Amino acid sequence: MKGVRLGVKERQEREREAVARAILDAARDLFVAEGYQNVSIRKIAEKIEYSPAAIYGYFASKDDIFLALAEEGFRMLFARPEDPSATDPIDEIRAGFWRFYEFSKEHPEYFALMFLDRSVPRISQDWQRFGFVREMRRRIAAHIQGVIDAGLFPAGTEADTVFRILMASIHGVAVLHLCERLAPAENADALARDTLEAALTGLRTGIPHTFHSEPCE
Amino acid sequence: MKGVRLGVKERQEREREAVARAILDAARDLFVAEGYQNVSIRKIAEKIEYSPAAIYGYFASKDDIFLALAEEGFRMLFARPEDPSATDPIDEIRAGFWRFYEFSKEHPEYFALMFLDRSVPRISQDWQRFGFVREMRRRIAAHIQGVIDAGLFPAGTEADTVFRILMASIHGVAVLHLCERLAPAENADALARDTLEAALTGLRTGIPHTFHSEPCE
DNA sequence: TAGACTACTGAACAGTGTTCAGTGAGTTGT
DNA sequence: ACAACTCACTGAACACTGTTCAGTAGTCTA
Repeated sequence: MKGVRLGVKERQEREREAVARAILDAARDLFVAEGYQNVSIRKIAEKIEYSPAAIYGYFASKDDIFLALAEEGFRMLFARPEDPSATDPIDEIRAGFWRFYEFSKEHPEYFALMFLDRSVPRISQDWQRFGFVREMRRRIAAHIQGVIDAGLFPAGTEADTVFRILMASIHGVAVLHLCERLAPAENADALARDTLEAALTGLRTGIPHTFHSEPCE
Repeated sequence: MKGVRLGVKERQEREREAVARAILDAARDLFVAEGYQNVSIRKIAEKIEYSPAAIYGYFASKDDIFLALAEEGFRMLFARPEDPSATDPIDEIRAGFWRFYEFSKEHPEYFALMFLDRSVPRISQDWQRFGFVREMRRRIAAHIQGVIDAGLFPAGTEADTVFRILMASIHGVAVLHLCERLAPAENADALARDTLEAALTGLRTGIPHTFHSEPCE
């Protein structure tokens, strides 16, 4: 019967998806607990009680699994709730980049995978391909543009430049902290605050002949 | 004969040192060409025409080899010639951090090992122990202090805070570039310049209630 | 010349990502 | 109901990895 056949196919597809999900869940648990380097296909397989080879029926390689986890990370990052306490539009920008910094502390393994890892080359190449990443960046740039239009940055300032500078600044602190390149006594939060503040102040004061970096993509 | 015995010991020590040097040279060549992840003890051994096990007579672990290379990297970074073209003391600071950025481009593998790698935990823990690193940081902080004393930064600004903020800012750009998290069209140099400039301008303008991060170490 | 010291090797261990022939259960067509 | 087919899954293997260790060969000492 046709109806039965279709039902079977659908069920099989659901089962496939469930197993794929289980692989990702197991991978994520191990990876959050022990870091990317210490997750092996065999450990994932053991956790889901399959043979290691079975995983390759669902993901072409270990890198593919971590590419999927990186996407998950980007969704987490962007799903963070907007802080409604910010009334000043500059405060909103500040809060946005501060959330980025906090994400790096709350989910260091995700952050490393998304922004640091070089052993999964496809992440560096593909992360801009996640549509929602580009969309999010556009939204932030649009917000910044609004703030520029409101006259809170010197005339002629480019929204994309502002975005990149703030991103680079806060990213620097996050990485220094994550990679433990700060002395134990150094207060990472204070540094993050100060660095963000310095960049914001500098941008609002105006950088000497502001640069025209090429537009994104 | 005592004289002979000592001569032999000295020669043996020289030979030991020569082999250790050969190991480091081979490791560095491979590592610069192919990255840390792709250097194996067996490849190093093959390059120096020894058996893999022989290396363990000279270095306790692969990490130890890369700790030594990281030290080499710090020496390279600090050995960069001062740019005498800078007359303005602020220019000197700018030039110093710009050199740091250039180092990240010229020696990406060293940079990654020194400031990014988390798979050689001892580097994160030990890099502050290299005496000359601390010494260098002290010298830079002292120079910044001089600039503060000359009234080029707002009164009450802490030299160490200035150092950390500039470091974090330029470090952020370097990492974004190195980890290929910039779109291909994005101009990393321009971003580095702008980010550094924004931080410097922000610092000179004065950050709202400047932070008192704990002193280093 | 016998003994000690040390530098080095080959083989092994336990781990890694990945591939592939083969098995067996479930679904399909007759 | 039975044969045919499909497809998920496994076990074993391959070529790697870092590291250890018993054993050997060669030099130096007494």
